[in-house]
Amino acid sequence: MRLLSPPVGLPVLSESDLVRQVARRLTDAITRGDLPPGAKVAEAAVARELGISRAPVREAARLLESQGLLCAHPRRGFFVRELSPADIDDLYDLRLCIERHAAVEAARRLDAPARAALRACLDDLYAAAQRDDAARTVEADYRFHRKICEIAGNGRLLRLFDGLATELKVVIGLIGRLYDDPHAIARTHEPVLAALEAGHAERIVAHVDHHLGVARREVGRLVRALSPGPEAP
Amino acid sequence: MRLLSPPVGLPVLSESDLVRQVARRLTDAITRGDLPPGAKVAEAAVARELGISRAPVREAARLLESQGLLCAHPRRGFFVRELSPADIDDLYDLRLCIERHAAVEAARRLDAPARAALRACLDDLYAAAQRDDAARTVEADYRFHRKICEIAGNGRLLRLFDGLATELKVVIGLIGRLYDDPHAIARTHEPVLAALEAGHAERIVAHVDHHLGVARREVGRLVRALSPGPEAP
DNA sequence: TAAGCGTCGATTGTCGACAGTTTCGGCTTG
DNA sequence: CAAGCCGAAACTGTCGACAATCGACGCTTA
Repeated sequence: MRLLSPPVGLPVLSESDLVRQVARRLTDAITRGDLPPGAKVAEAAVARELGISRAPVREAARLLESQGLLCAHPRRGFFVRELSPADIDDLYDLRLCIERHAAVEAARRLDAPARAALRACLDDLYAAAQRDDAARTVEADYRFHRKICEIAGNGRLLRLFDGLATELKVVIGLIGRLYDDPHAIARTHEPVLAALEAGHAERIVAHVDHHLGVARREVGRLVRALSPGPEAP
Repeated sequence: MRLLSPPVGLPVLSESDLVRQVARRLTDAITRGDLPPGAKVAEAAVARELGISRAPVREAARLLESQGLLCAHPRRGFFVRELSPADIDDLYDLRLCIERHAAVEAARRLDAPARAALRACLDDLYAAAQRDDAARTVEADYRFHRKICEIAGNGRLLRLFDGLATELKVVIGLIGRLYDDPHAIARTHEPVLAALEAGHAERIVAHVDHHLGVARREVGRLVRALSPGPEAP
């Protein structure tokens, strides 16, 4: 099995905050695609693999359930949440909603270090695209958007973004790649940063809308190409 | 103690979906104010009161932890999350963010039944204000806003709204009342509905902004009046 | 008297166990 | 040959138990 990879060595789990550690292992396995949508998360198997009892596993699963990553069917167990095309639409809709807000707010608070941080994120993005490293490209993309939310200064908004990003990573991991041209992804971020620095609210919203709209269409297209048909949970 | 009220009769809990039931009892107790912010949620005590073992209680607590209602301190237990004035600001900021979005989207999908439903919510609100029933007024207020999110048609956005509303109910319950004039609360919703029916996006956003801005300032004022000073978690 | 320290009770974190249910495979039967 | 039934294995939901840890109380001491 070996789905829940330990960092590297043989020792499986340390002692403190077991539940949190299990939750992280599970989310990693899900975003990595080792636990694909719809897969059953058997508590006993997870517990055995990690060398612990089932109680902490169940608690971790509850954490992920509230987060929307897992879905509990009574008497049947936990399953990795399946995302229908409509779900993905909702996800991107919500993401648009909060990133617009975050971007406008971030522009109001944009100082020199914040600007530099954003620039650094973009540089990472370019570098990853240059190296044709799909995983790192997605990660750098995510970092850029996350940084905007961070600068916006609303901790709850940031947590929300992280949650959405985790769910989106599942589908992105599923389709394997985000764009055909890895460089295009980097370039499409430039107008967003430019608008942020300009500080003009309407232009910010317009560029965020456009940028996310492109991503949404792209992901939607790829997902629809992959999914065989409409599935009802 | 009797903090976790059973609906009415003596039988404490039925058998199925115990975790979900415990979670609901706990959220009810929190929003009702029986478990005030900062209160310790002792698993053993809850389990004893409900006549069950600690395992389901812990799982329910994990659900509420991801929801932001509880806060887990390792080796110390679960505590009802405390909201600083800054937290409340963040909460209202986020609420503004999603309700703007929801309102614009709802306007695009506003058909006859949706319009009627919103009107009905407002009538309930007037009725509750008329009767000077603070709890019902808050509930009707919440229903109106929730209906907008419902009409918007994004299930995830609706869940998010529910989560925010639950957290806000805690502070609202804490301050006891929302407005000095219970009728004013009803009247301030009219322009929002009017803007929705007009379908003009900018006017919708403007009215939502104004409506929520008023609520936010009011709640902020009352909370600041109650809280002794800045508290760092 | 106030501060520091040690002990005791209470609570948490984790475990193994048990009953009830679901699921999977094979077998029977039309 | 397909469909349905039956039994066993595996799994879930819940429980009680035990060790480790935390907080509080009281005692000692400067």
